[in-house]
Amino acid sequence: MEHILPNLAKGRAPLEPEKLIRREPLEPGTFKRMIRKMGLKVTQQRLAILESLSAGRAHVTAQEVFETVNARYPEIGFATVYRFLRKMAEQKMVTEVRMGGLPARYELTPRRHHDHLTCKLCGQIVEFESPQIEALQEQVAKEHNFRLTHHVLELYGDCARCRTG
Amino acid sequence: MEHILPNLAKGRAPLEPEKLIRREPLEPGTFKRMIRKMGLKVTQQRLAILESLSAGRAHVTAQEVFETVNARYPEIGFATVYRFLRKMAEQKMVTEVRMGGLPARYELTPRRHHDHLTCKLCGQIVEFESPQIEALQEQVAKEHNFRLTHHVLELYGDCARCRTG
DNA sequence: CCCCTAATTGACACTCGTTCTCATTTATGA
DNA sequence: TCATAAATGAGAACGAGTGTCAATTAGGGG
Ligand SMILES: [Mn+2]
Ligand SMILES: [Mn+2]
Ligand SMILES: [Zn+2]
Ligand SMILES: [Zn+2]
Repeated sequence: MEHILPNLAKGRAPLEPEKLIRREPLEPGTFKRMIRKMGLKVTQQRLAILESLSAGRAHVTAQEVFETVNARYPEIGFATVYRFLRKMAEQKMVTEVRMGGLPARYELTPRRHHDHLTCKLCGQIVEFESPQIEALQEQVAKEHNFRLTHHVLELYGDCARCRTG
Repeated sequence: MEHILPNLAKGRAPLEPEKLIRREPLEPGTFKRMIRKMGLKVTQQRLAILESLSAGRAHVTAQEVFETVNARYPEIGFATVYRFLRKMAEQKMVTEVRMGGLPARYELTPRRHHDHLTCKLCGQIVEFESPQIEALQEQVAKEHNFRLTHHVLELYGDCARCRTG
């Protein structure tokens, strides 16, 4: 039984596409507003990147965004994708998710914070919220006189289907 | 006030060396036993790497290990350090700690599991244990029918000293 | 609506951490 | 002692991400 994570790193498709998390696509017009809110100019490239982030699966790599956008917009450069993703991450408009040494994955920052539970075998990502864990994190920080700014919590394991199948 | 993490990535020395976490050095002879337990051959290089990991500060990069070992053992190669660290990480003899996109840091796996609270400003790393958080993580995994194998929990913030001046 | 200008873009060279390759050396158990 | 598989060192290669720079473009002021 082979672990998928190293394969994902090499760009191979994940095994269970029907299980990939997707989001409701936003109505167009939202994108222009988002870009303007960041104090940036509205370009076709940026609109295409946002559209791709909004419509497709969550947790995509910069490469995947580039390929999606490139399909409809062949002259876009990948530096543009990286630059815009970085800028949006700085402004917390998108959230960077890193699993080990793998390429960063991005998702449009959801209204409610969540963390991730990832199956090492099939790559499936489950999102979860745990106010209790969040509260305990704050408590740990307070005990050490830190002002907490952010955290990374990633759980890894084997999902039910992979274990039994 | 400049953030140190990007600087650490470029090899600049951390600001508060007196605060770096160090461990008790192990008595020699332990190392040979550790290597044999992993089913590997005992070589001078591996002994030197283990000695460096055991004696110096915790949470070192492969680069730092290489430089330390290289000082006493100039003909050692880079690849040897990476290879051995990787093998030890696979066997959980060392633990890999990754902060964002920065180079991986390694520490000899301590008897008791802990997680990390890092100051974004001075790079100080505080280790903490929270059985409560660990238990809640298990519970989350169980709710989603995952068998938990490991997790990454890194807290980031500003330490008291950095905030006040 | 048209300019002007700063912002943005695309191509591609580059960095940097890490891994791979392969010819040579070495540890170890028979 | 020997045979052999494991380990090593040098350096090439890799892959994600960033920098450079000349060309293009968005969009506010006229
Ligand atoms: Mn998510
Ligand atoms: Mn530690
Ligand atoms: Zn699975
Ligand atoms: Zn600090």
